[in-house]
Amino acid sequence: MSGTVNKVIIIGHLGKDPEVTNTSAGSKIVRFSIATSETWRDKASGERKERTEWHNVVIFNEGLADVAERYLKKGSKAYVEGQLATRKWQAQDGTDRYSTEIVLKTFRGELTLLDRAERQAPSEESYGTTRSSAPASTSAKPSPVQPAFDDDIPF
Amino acid sequence: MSGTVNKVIIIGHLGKDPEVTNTSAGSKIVRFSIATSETWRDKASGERKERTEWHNVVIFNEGLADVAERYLKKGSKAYVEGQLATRKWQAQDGTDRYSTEIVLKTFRGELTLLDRAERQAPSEESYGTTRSSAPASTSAKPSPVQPAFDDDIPF
Amino acid sequence: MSGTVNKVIIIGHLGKDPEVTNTSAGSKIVRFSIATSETWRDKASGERKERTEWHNVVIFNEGLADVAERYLKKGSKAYVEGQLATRKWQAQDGTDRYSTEIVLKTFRGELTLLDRAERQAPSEESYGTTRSSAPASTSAKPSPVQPAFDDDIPF
Amino acid sequence: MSGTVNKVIIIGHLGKDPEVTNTSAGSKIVRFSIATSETWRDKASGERKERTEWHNVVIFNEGLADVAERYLKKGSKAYVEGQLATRKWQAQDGTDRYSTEIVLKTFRGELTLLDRAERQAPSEESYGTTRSSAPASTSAKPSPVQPAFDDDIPF
DNA sequence: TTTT
DNA sequence: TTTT
Repeated sequence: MSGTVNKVIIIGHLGKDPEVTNTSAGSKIVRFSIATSETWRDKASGERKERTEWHNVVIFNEGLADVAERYLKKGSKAYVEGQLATRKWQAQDGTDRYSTEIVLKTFRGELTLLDRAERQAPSEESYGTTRSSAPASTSAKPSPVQPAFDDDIPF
Repeated sequence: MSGTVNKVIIIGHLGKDPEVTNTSAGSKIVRFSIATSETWRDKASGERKERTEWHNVVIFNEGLADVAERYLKKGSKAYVEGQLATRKWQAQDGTDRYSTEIVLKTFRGELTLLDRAERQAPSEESYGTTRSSAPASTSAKPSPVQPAFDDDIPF
Repeated sequence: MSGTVNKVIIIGHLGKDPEVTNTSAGSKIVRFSIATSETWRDKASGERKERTEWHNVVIFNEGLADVAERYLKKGSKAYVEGQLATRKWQAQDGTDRYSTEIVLKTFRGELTLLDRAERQAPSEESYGTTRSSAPASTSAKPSPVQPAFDDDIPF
Repeated sequence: MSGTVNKVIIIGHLGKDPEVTNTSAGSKIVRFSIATSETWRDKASGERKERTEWHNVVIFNEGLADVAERYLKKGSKAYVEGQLATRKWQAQDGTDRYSTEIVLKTFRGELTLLDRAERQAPSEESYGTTRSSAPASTSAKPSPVQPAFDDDIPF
């Protein structure tokens, strides 16, 4: 069918760290779920209500898969632009199931980290605190151990 | 969650006429499915491929439900802007199923008919005419015979 | 600045045929203006009002420039997705002027023709009519005379 | 013209605090400019380049004007969805000038603050504390001094 | 599962 | 004028 458009724009927060799959063909696929929510005040009760919606994102676009792997993590706020695709799969009982995903294909889609760059070392945090389990750094994913990425950071 | 966005933009064609449900509460809900498609040439075989994606649209927005009911029909090309919502339902075997829909809520969403105004069967009218003064009708769907809708036509 | 988005989505009609510029560097730039409009009923007078907005589109993206050149013409309905850019230029009196355009850069943006494929030869039209100046064919741009485009048609 | 769409989506940072105008008719108009930018590496020189684009936003939508006035300030990161409008104005020399703006009309458009809730000056508070109970305040701009806004915060 |  |  000619002349159609299939576009989704989501701004939300990741529920967990992204999952990275390296295919046998040598490409990388990154998946994560991202939440949006709406709040409103119930007319009758006057209570504040909230509804959270979860969206499954699948990234085939190589460049964006790299970005996702490197910079997104649980809690990250991100802009995701992709297309809707409903995938059929088989449940264990043999029945067909359908899952709708937001897909970022090769050469298509956008992904932008919306968290503000974390300002340097939050050195104050550790002053006299125990916080034993806490990471010394809350900086973005590229850890000191995995130092690199001297190349372009796309956001 | 604050600061989130959940937006879908679809341009496609309706697979069937819309289904209209009048609720006991006096409101109207309109549903239809709309297809988008992509075509590409397969690298290996060189064949042209096509994949069609179907999207379920549910309109709660009253004004847009009216528009959908009046002007959309099987084959109509439309612009739909709404939000993603995944609804849980029970299959006959008692298991949970999920369906993702594009929802146009009250005061939210957009719906625009993209078909050109149909020059209603202009063929008969013009036989032998000079058409000097203009076509008998370039009006949208509400034909002269079914004069109706003297109010705002929202597209 | 990191984490920004600059996106425009227009559906409208071209005011004139696109203008094509072939640069000395061998690339092609296509420009056109496209109109959107809003109609509303004036509260006071009850009159129907309309406001038309014109948008200047500039296509640097090669593939989309080809599409525009081949398939768009005056009156075409199109979906355009690009980014805003404000360009400074010099008026004849030497003062600075600014013009905001919708730009489709290399590898960015989308362009989709929304006119329905015109149904073959509108043979009826010519029955006994004079319409001397009228084109015999209202078919899309690739005329029979300029036969081909055996390659991919991207919509 | 029927069936048109005029939509702009911007995510960027405000260059200054918004300007609020109270009209004689009792309505409020809020204006601000918001920057988006692109960075790329120049192929020839290998240098990193950046281009910043400034967009003028005008909010007539009352609810969103309130949000802008209350919560946006210089440096804020925001999602803005509106429509393009080119306004004509007279320069001092009497010549016509044009300015393109992103307009959020009554009942139209969206505005979402994307900054994470600021854990207001957490530094002083946490010195030597266990932070057991949580930050004293996670509220946005409305400071404790100006306690107000017991109503809905729309993001 | 996120976030507020 | 923002931001990185």
